[in-house]
Amino acid sequence: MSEPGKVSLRERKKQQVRRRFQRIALELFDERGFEHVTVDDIAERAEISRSTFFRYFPTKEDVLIGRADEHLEELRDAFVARAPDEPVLRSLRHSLEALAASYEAERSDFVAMRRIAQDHPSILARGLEHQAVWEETFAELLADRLQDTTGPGLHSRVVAGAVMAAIRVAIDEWLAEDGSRDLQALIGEAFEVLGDGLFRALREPG
Amino acid sequence: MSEPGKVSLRERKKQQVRRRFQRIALELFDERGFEHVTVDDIAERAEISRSTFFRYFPTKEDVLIGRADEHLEELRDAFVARAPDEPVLRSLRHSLEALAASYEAERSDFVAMRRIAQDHPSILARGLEHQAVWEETFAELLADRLQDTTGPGLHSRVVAGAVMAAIRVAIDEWLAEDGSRDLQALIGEAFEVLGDGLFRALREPG
DNA sequence: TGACGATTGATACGCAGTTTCACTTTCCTA
DNA sequence: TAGGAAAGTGAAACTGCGTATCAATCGTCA
Repeated sequence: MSEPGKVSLRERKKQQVRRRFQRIALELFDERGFEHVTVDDIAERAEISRSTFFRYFPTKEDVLIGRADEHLEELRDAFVARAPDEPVLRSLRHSLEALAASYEAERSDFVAMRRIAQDHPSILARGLEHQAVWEETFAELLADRLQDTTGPGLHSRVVAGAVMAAIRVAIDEWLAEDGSRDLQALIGEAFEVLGDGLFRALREPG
Repeated sequence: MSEPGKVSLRERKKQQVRRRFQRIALELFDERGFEHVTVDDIAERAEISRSTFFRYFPTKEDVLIGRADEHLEELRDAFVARAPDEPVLRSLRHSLEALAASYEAERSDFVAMRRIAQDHPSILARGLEHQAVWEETFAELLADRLQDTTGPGLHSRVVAGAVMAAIRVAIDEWLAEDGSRDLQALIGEAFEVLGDGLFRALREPG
């Protein structure tokens, strides 16, 4: 049916199992709510054992997180490919374009995840934990670009945190409104606040 | 022995029990590491039953969080007391002064918490969850001050997120270095990055 | 094909967090 | 100040997450 390619059967099966768990978990969470679905329930519907579930995902919450790690890799690669004399925030913003496209394609999954996270602080927390990893990566990328030769200092870390906040808010607004505005534009708007609005917020009354 | 005052005996006992749990938990976590301490261990050393522990703290992790909620209340009150025509970031920064003093007094506890959080992502996540609450509060305060009459929009939320990031990084740097620099100064520096450095990061090469 | 390594499933266990109920302590009022 | 209401405590049983172990099965490669 399909040529074997370079990916082994084992590897393909692993991917299948992983996606199967994710798809079915999201289905069940959506049907009954996160906490009324046990890992046994997921395993049963997936027809794969509970033991195996925990080999793929360290916790029940992680099955929700999706491909965040891969996305971060993408983003990092895009960033280091940008011209090093470009303003850092512009580099970042351009690097986010490809990512925004990926996200648009998976929007419905994100919406489901967001709804679940709203009712369950522990899941929100898990998402924030991943964002902390992103933020640290940003800080390293920024430190490389700026003068911080001794790793990320306060400066890089604050900028990274602010950028992460902008992205987070943009994504959240994008998921909150019902698809009327595109993510790329919202990210642009959020970055504008960062560069301009903050400056004004510090200096001007209001 | 002591005049009853306005606080009932019940209320005082509750505070005592709460503090006792927190103190002993921190001791034990420090001795053995968070995950090698069971709630039973804490209850046993505190000579208060496990049941009671869960009446005071919803989870084992929460015993670590301390008085974050009270601090947020303080901060909110300080902010709304500022002149409404002052630049918002300056209002916030001034409101943070009293808070920084409280934190300085509890520094050793924060250091212990930070060390524990570094090894245990779930605790880090719990901390971030609290920060999300702070951030939302900031967003509301900002929305009141700015034009957002219909609740916090993208603008207020991005600014709030950036501010939260600045505070978080400042506190973390403060805890990382061994007490040589004072928190108030680090917060000032972080805010400076927000107002000035970000502006430059957006416009200038580097 | 046969042997080896990786993956899976079954079982048992420790511990977090919930629930229920009986018991004790504090508070309030007659 | 006695006695009942209300709040707080402790014991025990239960659910479900996450871990460890081991035998059985599957994919790989010679």
